[in-house]
Amino acid sequence: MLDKSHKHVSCATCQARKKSLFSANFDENLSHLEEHKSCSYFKKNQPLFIEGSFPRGVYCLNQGKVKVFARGDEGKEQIIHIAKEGEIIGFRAMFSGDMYKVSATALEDANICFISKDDFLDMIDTNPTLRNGIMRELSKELGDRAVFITNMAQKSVRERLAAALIILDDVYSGEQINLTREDLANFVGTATETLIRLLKDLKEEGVIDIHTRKLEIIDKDKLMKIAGGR
Amino acid sequence: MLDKSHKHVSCATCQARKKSLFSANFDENLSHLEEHKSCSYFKKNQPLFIEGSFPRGVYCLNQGKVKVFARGDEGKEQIIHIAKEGEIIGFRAMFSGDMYKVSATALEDANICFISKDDFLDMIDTNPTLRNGIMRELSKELGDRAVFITNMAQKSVRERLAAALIILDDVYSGEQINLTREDLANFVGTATETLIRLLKDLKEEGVIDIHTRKLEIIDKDKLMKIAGGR
DNA sequence: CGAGCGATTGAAAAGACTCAACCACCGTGG
DNA sequence: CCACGGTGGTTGAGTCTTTTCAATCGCTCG
Repeated sequence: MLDKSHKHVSCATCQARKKSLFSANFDENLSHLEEHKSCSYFKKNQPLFIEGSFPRGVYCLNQGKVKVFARGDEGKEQIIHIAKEGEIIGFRAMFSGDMYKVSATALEDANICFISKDDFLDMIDTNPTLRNGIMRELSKELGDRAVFITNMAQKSVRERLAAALIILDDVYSGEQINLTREDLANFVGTATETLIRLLKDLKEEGVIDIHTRKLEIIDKDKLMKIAGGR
Repeated sequence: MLDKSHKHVSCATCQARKKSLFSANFDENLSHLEEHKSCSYFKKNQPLFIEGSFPRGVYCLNQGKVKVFARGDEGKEQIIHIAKEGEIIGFRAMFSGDMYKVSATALEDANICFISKDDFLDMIDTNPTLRNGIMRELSKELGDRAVFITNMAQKSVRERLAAALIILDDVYSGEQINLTREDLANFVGTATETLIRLLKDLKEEGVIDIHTRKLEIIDKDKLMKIAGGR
């Protein structure tokens, strides 16, 4: 169980950090990072930041998952990304100079560290390894989103659902996927009712198992085949 | 008319450059850029680079438009971006370390300069202004694509078409939009036939005018209203 | 002048959405 | 301990958008 206090997590022992952009060649800067970060406890559904506001810093996920989403004209959420432990969130708007184009909200109770804009930009300037990591990350995401757009435009909802489940299987590595139907629908980009019907189909085909809210992937190969083409 | 020889364009006088990332604080580096670039003439439909290959350098558009697109599982193109004079193309894969996730093809006869990977990365390392510009650009595009994804997921084809026309009106600033119906459909993310029918609707509503292949925007306000919400 | 590509139209089918109702689970307060 | 309220999940029916397929048209280029 997650400690509900505003526990201070040490960067030196943080397992999440070791998988993050703050990992390689970072030992000499660790104390600097340690001094300039602050830790907070976020309750489920608590927002980290909101679309339209200006960035104050970046968020480093120690424990707990976070959804990153944009809102369409009618206010409906489109989930762009689901971030897991070790990911750093919210640095895009740090460089673009404009406000957040997306919002981020904790999907479950979470421990999240915060690094202020000034401190973060300072680190970027003085640490080429971190900088290159950030640039690599921005670039990778840009490529991912080109694929995302293409899938949205060309795949059926069923295909997109299968693709989403494969992604989520990785995000929840090992654990069962644990999202509301609405969040899942907003990730796939469909109506909740449609999503539920298609989930049932997949269950009947023996591809997944449904434990009320949690989803278990039974046959990943078949899922990939469904996600693939027609 | 465009000079069809492999004319060498001087960076010093290149009007396109002045609107590009190679503009501000770049005077001292101009000769360096000049020495390390090469100019080529691209014929209409000639590819600059292709999805799946590894990057050899970046492309700086002097004259002519370029479509950037990904291919879905059935080979159908999804146009992600239409680049105009002054834009630099293909730097994403330069930082991510992987292959191109998209292809780029000249939409019309074009003059395009090339800067090799080594030279470009060298400039990035030694020129903080350029580097910051690149990071800003990566970040901006990332935000744009979050919006793109959301539009794809939540807007009707009609709304997306209106939004696309507004974007294209800017790309073709002043000139009439000049794309095949298929390219336009692949940008909007729909079937060619659907696109044609919706164009006809817009024409009948007095929002656009159709001159065979070229499109003229008559009522931009109305177009924005259509693109907006329901 | 013919070939061929791009544009257009029509009709039918499919996929997805909306609306409305109902169910099930869970935590709370009496 | 149990009834209550609420959120999240499920189902059905009808509708509408969008796609698909097939056929035709028209223009440009060799």
